[in-house]
Amino acid sequence: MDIDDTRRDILRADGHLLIEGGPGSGKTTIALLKAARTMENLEAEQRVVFLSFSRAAVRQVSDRVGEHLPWAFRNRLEIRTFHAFFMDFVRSHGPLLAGTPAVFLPPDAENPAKADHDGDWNAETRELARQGIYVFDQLAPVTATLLERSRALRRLYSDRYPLVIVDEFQDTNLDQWRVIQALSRNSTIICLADPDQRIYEGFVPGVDEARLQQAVEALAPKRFDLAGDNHRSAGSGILDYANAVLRGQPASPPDSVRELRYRYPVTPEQLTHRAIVYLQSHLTHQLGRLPTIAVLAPSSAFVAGISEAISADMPTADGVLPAVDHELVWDPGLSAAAGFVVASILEWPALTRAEAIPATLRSVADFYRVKLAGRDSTGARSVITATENAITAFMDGRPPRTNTGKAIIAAYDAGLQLTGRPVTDWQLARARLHETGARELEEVFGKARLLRLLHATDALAWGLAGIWDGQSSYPGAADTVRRILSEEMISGRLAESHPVTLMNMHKSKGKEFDAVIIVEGLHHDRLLDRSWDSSRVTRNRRVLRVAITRARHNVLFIRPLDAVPLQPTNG
DNA sequence: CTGAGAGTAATTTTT
DNA sequence: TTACTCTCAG
Repeated sequence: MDIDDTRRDILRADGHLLIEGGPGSGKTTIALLKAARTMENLEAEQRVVFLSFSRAAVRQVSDRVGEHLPWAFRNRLEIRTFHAFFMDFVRSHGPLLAGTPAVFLPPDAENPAKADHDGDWNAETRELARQGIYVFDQLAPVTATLLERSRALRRLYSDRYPLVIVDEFQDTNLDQWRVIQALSRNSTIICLADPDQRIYEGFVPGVDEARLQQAVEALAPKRFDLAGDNHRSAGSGILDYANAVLRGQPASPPDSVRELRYRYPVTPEQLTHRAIVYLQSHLTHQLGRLPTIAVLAPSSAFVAGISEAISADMPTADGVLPAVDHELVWDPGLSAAAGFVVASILEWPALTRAEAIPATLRSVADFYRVKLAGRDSTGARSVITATENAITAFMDGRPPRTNTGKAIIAAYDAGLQLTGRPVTDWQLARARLHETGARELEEVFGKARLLRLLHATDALAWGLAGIWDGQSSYPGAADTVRRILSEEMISGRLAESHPVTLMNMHKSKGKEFDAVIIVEGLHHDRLLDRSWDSSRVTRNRRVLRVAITRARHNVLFIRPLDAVPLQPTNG
């Protein structure tokens, strides 16, 4: 990278810095160079800490350290997620407030507790924190409180970390900001920010559009703007186009940006499938290597549907489009919960009626607890209570009143003949959910199908084969499946980057690809909609800009025929 | 308490 | 289109 005047000034500057710049402007790079410059003057035990939001971002930055930091300085830079940093802090110092060793309640422990809790869950988590039990969302506020109250802790941490770099500063929440402010009294803070990438504002609690202004007032930083620079897609016109979309200004899309429209009976999934195959061959030819392609859509559910569709060969008028091997970035929590229901059915032949039916009903209730944790829904809540009632009724020898309870009992009583071939038996057990006709179980059935996307099928088959009792059942299937899925969910996260990746648009922030396909749905998953109010339009335009600017070479929109134009056309 | 039927909105989250 | 919430009769 060229060291221009702005960058030279950044490297020379003392005190707090606020560095603003758009996608691909090189904020991370200059921050790493600045870190290297600072390290020359550090004591042996001192470190620079680079704080980011996600593990993906941490990895992205770690991958680039080698280019910008001399070997001798590598272990002087700690690249951490906010949560990892706060967790270590609370583990060490939380006992000062609570008086007992810290206990952490991870999300899979928090979710069921939250689902069963009546009342204000946030108040409950604060109360738990006072007792030394911390859910993840309490780590930042507890760290902030400790640092604000203890001059000694501030000294200790600033002594260790004289320089703190904060990535994506515009999206910091109130508690993260409190921590940064406390550290800023004795440490130097570098904020990296792009105000136009505030995509969490408005729905993530504590994220505030005033944050940059607050930083300006509280830290009095030297400000730098890399706005005009673009190292990701230089010369392609993609950044200019994305900025026009952001502001709803007229612009003719450059050649690198194309749009395809679909219309019944063609589905967006089919058109996406075609587009991936086309772009892959086009870019392989043009770049002389296998390109990376991202498929981005507004919601995870829509993305999962696209994944489903492109996983199969698709017959077309001019031949068969082959299935596309791809990676799906998606939270498998609900599918895993559905898998536990299937696993509990695999245990049926080895269990008595009195054991099997409550166990399966409990796993169904747990499925809806996971679902409830994602978004508070009265529907899920009522299914949980109804299913719990069914369990109680069954145990008391009364017939359950819910369809779910009746359906599970009928399915059990119909008998289940398993074969010892895990894949077949998994299908058989899963089909039981479908055959009952109960709507609540149909949903479990559908979500269990998505487990295929975890690429856990082989591991599951292998694990189940190991516990087949040789005759009729898979004793302990629920525990085995639980263990395998948790292993797969962890190892799957760290997978190498794949040539084709599907994710929702929010998750694409901080990543880059050769080409990006942005898909819009028909009735939901709209990119823009005339019925939206202006704040929602603004938010969606910001997300769109993030999605568009992920591309180095090509952007392809797939939109319904009646889609709202992204910006007024030019000429 | 449950499930059917009517009416309505449809998204986004880290660890 | 589909999924969710609300109301009401049984």
